[in-house]
Amino acid sequence: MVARELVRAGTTVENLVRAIADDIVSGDLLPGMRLDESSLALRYQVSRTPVREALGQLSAMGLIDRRPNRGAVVAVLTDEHLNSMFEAMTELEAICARLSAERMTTAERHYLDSIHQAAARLVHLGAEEDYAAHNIEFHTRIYDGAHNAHIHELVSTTRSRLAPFRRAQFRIPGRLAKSWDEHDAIVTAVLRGDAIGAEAAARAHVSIVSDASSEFVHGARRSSGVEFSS
Amino acid sequence: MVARELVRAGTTVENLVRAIADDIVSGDLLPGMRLDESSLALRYQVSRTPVREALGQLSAMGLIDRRPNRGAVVAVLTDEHLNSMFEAMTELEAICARLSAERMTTAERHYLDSIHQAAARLVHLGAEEDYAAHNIEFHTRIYDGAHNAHIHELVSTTRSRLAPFRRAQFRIPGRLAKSWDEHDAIVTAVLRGDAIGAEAAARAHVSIVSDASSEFVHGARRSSGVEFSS
DNA sequence: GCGGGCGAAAGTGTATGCATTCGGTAACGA
DNA sequence: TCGTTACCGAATGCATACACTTTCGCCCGC
Repeated sequence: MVARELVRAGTTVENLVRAIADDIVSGDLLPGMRLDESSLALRYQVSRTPVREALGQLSAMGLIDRRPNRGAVVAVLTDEHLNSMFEAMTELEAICARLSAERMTTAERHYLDSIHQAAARLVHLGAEEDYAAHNIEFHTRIYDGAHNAHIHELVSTTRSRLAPFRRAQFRIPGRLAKSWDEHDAIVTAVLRGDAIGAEAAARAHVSIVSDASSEFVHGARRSSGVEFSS
Repeated sequence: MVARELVRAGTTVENLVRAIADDIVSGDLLPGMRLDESSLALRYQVSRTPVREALGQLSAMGLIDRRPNRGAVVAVLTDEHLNSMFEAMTELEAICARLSAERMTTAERHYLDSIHQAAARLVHLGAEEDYAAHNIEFHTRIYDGAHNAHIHELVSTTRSRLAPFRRAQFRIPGRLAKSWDEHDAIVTAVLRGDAIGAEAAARAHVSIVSDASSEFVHGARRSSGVEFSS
């Protein structure tokens, strides 16, 4: 694996945290991979000190596991823990949808509806990459609409931690159209200010996503014992 | 402030994180206080390196704020963010209560009931310290009863971060009896397996606690600009 | 041939030192 | 007198060095 350049913004540690987190979330570093301090230091052209700090923070975030004197690995979750995270995700999404239905400003409602309607085209074209980007945007709008910074933080971090395990969700045939329909139910309820309906719709949506993802997990688990090397 | 000895378990950094977090949660370090690396290193008899790592992790946990090149302070929350955390707490407690009503084992239900009944005596005696300890135990039982590791984690960390702001909640006259009655409503619903009732009871309980605490916050905010010195 | 223990190598944990940045203060000019 | 700027002290940021723990390979004994 090749040396990488850190983005030039903020402190070295911050950049390292971002860089490594991105590599984990994006799938460059798979769950179970060893994270060797020296290799990381070499890869990012810094000393071990900031690398260690970054690993400590990533550990606090739950993205990696760190056992004393035995190094760090990208977090591997048990099926049980994974299910608990999906369940938590369901609850948090449901809360955000409910609060969004109650609290979104007119402008926010309009914007949510507009991106949702625009996404219909992506479904038609089968543009999976673009739809995935839209999907993130859509959910972010719901999180923002709840107007609660802490819940936003909880749902965002949970989402990041799940990211390595839900990557292939849109590869499932017909998923795009199904996802859009589910979004539609949420949007409709939110626009009507129907808190109960929005909560129920969000709950149904995430449940389905998590079912699809845990299928994926079991397929992917095989390829996760790989070694990280520089 | 006097030098302290770290508990001899795990790595230095872990112990530091625990120690500093405890000092923040317990109120020895007030929101807004400066956390000087050298002073902390001196106080715990270690070098600055583990101190820095600990501060990084505490920052990732949200217990402290760290601005590049300008040191760290115990996190000071805006009223808005504080409210969002209390609201999140309400939602999370409600979820745990609902899931506990559905999922607790018979043994767990019995145990919850037994500690709750035992606490009636503490109320009678006005034993505030002991009741506070019981209160933590009571809520922990509800979190555990939900049988969801991730939600447990979310609610625990949120609770820790709120701890500095809710310390005086039991100083309010008549609070013990009121708290016990509210717990009673939760226990009754949980024992009956009444998910909806448990959720509603938990929601009512936390709302009241948060109202009481935010009273306290505004009183305490005055004394938070203090300097930390060794 | 197999199991246990010893030793070396690799890798993590902590300390120290130097570079850099920030904040305050004092001096200078308007 | 007030505002600006340059300098200095102090504290943070990062790198390097050293100590300790773990692990794996190898040899010896059984």
